[in-house]
Amino acid sequence: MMKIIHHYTDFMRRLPPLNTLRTFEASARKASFAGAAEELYVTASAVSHQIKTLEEYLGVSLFSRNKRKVELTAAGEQYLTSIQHALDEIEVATHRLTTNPDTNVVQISVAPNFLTRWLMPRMGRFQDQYPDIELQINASMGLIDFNRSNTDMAVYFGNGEWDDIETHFLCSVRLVPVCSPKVMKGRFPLEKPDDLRHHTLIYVSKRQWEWQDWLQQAGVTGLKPKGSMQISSSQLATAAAQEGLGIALADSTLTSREINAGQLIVPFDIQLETNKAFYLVYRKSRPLTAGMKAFREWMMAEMQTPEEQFNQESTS
Amino acid sequence: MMKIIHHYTDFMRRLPPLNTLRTFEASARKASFAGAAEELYVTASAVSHQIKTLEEYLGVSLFSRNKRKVELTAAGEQYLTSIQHALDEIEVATHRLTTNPDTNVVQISVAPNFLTRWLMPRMGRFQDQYPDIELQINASMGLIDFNRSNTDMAVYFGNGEWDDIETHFLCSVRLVPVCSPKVMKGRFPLEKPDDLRHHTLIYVSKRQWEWQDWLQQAGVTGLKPKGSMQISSSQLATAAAQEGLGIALADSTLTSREINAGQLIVPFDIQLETNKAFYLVYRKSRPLTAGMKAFREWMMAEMQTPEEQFNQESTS
DNA sequence: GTGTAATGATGAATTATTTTCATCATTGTG
DNA sequence: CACAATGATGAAAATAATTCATCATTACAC
Repeated sequence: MMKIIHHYTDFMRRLPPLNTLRTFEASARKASFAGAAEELYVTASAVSHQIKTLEEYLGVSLFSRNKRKVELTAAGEQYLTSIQHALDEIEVATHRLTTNPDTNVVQISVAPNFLTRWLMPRMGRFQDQYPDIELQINASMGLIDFNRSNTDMAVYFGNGEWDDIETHFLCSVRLVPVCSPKVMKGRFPLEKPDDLRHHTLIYVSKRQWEWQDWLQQAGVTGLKPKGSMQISSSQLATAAAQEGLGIALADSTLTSREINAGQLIVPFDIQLETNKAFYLVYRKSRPLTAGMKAFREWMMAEMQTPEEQFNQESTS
Repeated sequence: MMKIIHHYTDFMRRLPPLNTLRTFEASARKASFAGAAEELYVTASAVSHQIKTLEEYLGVSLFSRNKRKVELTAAGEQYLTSIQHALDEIEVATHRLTTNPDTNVVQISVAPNFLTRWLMPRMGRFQDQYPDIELQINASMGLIDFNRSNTDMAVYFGNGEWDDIETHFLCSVRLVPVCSPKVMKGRFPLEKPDDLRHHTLIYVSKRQWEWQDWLQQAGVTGLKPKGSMQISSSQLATAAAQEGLGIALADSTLTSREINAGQLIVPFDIQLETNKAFYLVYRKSRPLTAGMKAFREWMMAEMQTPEEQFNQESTS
């Protein structure tokens, strides 16, 4: 047998036989050649040959053939991660290309806090305005890899500095103290910031500095509150405040409903500006579908809607 | 001709014939079938057939055949981006797998400011300690896609919250005011923070708030400096301060050499703690080479080295 | 234990796919 | 206007992938 070794020139890619990667991925995923064969509608023999071809090309064995089962080697494990990544991307890109871009389904990924406090209450209004557009929403905290998921758009929380995505500013986060109405009727109603010394301050664990910053801005120094409470998320902190357990710092936009409904009281209108905000984002250089445009326009418009109007309509 | 359409089951992937993607990518890159044919060591006819096969699979035309040259369609353009992404990843993963992991070359990507002010001056010491390890350094500000580049490690600047990477804290950024020695000998030497009113404050454009925060911490309120200066990067701001153009806020670690050498003066030892820091990072779940381990150990140790010792050795 | 079904390896035969070849059309260039 | 370069296309040739037949191993039921 003779092999012709080509001379590599300029920017020619050095790629393994790509079809063998598909077989490799299926075999690894099923941890079985027979299983992969079934999925790929070929015989186990074909799979075995392909894996062998790939291993020979790489000069690395990807599976260890123990007993009558195959197992990925460490090298195979490492390789699989990348190959799956790459195949995911090909699969998503192909799907995106072959499906009609004007479907009226929009897949959105939203930070949980924003989802429950802002988007959910307003969803009905979107449906009224665009009855033929279907939103598929899922909650997620981290960043989306738009190249490897079918998510069309996302709402991110942060400072607006992300790579390779188009961002639309939604609203900045301004923290105001919030408490239950009970607190105001209690023994030590909050009349001036210094009155906080008689109450419990609710901290969000990962944002210890927020109260300190707010107090500084309010011009209060050396304040020792009666008690303090650590809570893991801002959502729970707000809920705790609503229950009268103490005073929390909450975003004024996200809690506007409770504030307007009188369930939460803002004792002092001193806002702590943060450099974090909510943004509507999507992959740069991606053509927007009609549904995506509609959602974007609606979001931007809704952000301008005064709270009163929103509440009037929603309670009517 | 008859085509057998398979029934898609469970998690089977829907992928196009992968080898045609390679041809597609080469053709798109060269904007020519003939060019791609040359690169791939096949005839132009083969390329033409492959592209046709892919286009038929997708049901989308990727190239527009105008005149006697081919051009990507909008769909082709979009598809190309993803395919190149994916092939990059396959290529990098394959290269990583087939090269001996114990080479003594370490590729590092470093934020420019950190590179010139911290790493460069200490590079000699690394070479002395590990003469057989070769560092390949390149400066880069953004985040690295470790899946698509051969970069082994990077130094990031930020708050330490990044996905899917292993981080090692190096040093936090503490801002101190710095100025030229000339200022101290001038008409208004800096003896107390309030003396800043007679001088020019140098701001970094994107970090306007830093001086304000520092002044607040120093207990100075309502200070109106004689002048102010906007400069685009912290590196240039420090340089401007060194030239006697005003007072800048600089990181004490990165400017330690100039400070120790007397080229920069720290008039007040009031440090503004920021929540940003430098981190040494690398891809999670990647096996470290001997070179990478050595570099990491050296970095961590070097961070502990007192400045005096460093300066003694480097000037000897 | 022992038979049996399931898994995987391997070489030869077969089938499918890819590439080339021959030919034609188009067009930019000297 | 000739002609070199590019690309399309169908049929032939070459190559690659798959199956088939066979063997070895082993988990599992009895």
